[in-house]
Amino acid sequence: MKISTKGRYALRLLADLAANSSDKPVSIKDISTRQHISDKYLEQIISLLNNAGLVRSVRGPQGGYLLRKKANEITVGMVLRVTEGTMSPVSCVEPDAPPCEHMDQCPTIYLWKKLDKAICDVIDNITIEDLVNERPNAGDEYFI
Amino acid sequence: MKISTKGRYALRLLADLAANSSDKPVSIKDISTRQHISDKYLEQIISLLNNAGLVRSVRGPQGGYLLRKKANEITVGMVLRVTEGTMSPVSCVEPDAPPCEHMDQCPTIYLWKKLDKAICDVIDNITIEDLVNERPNAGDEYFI
DNA sequence: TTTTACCCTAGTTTGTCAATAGGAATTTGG
DNA sequence: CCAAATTCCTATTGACAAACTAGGGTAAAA
Repeated sequence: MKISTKGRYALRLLADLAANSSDKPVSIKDISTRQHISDKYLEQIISLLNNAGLVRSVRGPQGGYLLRKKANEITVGMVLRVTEGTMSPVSCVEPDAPPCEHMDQCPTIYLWKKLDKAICDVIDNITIEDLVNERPNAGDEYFI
Repeated sequence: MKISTKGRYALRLLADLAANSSDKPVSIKDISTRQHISDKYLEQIISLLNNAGLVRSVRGPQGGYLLRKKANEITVGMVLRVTEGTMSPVSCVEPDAPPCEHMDQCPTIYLWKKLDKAICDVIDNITIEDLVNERPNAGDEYFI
C-alpha cells in the first residue's frame, strides 16, 4: 500500500511551482533541475494536473506553467486523486463503487470505511501552501 | 494505494477462524469453502501467519489451524504487516528506514508522517474480535 | 523563421500480484 | 503397519502496472 512516484512527484512539482511562483510561468526544465526528476516524466505528470485544471500552461519561449488556483485552495487529496486515480484502500469503498452484495455479512467493511475516512481526513485538509510552509501541524484543526 | 488480496484474505481467514473456533483445528479446506477463496492460495497466506506466530498448525487427519492468541489480542495491523510487509504510505517513513538526507528541506515529510499515523491509529486499534462482532464503532475510543 | 517550450503517443523494462501446480512430510484412524 | 488426510515447501506462470525513455508534432515569441 504505497503512494506511487507519480503522486509524490506531483506534490513536489506543485510545491515547487507555488514556492517559485510569480507572474512568469515556470518551465518543466526548471522544475526538473531543482527537483532532480526526469523532465520527460514530469511532463506527463503535469499534463494530468493541467487537464484537471490545477495548473495552466503557457506555450512558446518563456512559457511554462502557473498555478490555476491559489496554493491554499489546492489540497493534497485533489492532487493525489488526479495522479493515483483513487485513494480508497480497497475498491469496495471507492466513491462510486457498486454496492457489494455481501456487505451485510462482510466482517471487514467497517474497518475499510474507517481506514478510508482516516486517509481522507488527512489528505483533504492539507494544502500545497501547507507543504511550502513546512508546517508540522497543518490540518490539525480537523483532527480534534 | 490499495491493500492487496493477500491482506484482505488474511483478515477474512482469521475472522473465519475466530468465528468457527473450538478445541478442534479448522482445516484450510473448510475455510476455503466458506470464504470462496482458492485453498492453495490460502495455504500460502496462512503459512505467513503461522511463521509470524498468529496461528498454530496441527498436521495429519483432523488437523488444521488454531489461533495462537485470543482474537482480541490480534490487531488488524499485526495481520496486515505480516502480509503486506509494511503499511507506510511512502518508504521514507517506514519504521526502520534510513534517515533521508533531504528530510530537513522536504516539503512532504510532515504530510507522510501524518498520513502514516492516521493509518496506524486505525489498524492498530481494531482487532479480529472486533471484525467478528461486526462492530461499526470498534476502535473509536482511540480517536476522541 | 528559428528557437523555445509545451503537447501527444508509443515503447520498454522491471517488478509485483494473484494465483496454480506438484510433490514431500507428518499424523491419525483402521 | 498402511492409507488417507492434511500441512509444508518451492517453483512457475500470466497478467498487469509502474516508472520511465524516446521521438516527433504544435504553438508562440523574439
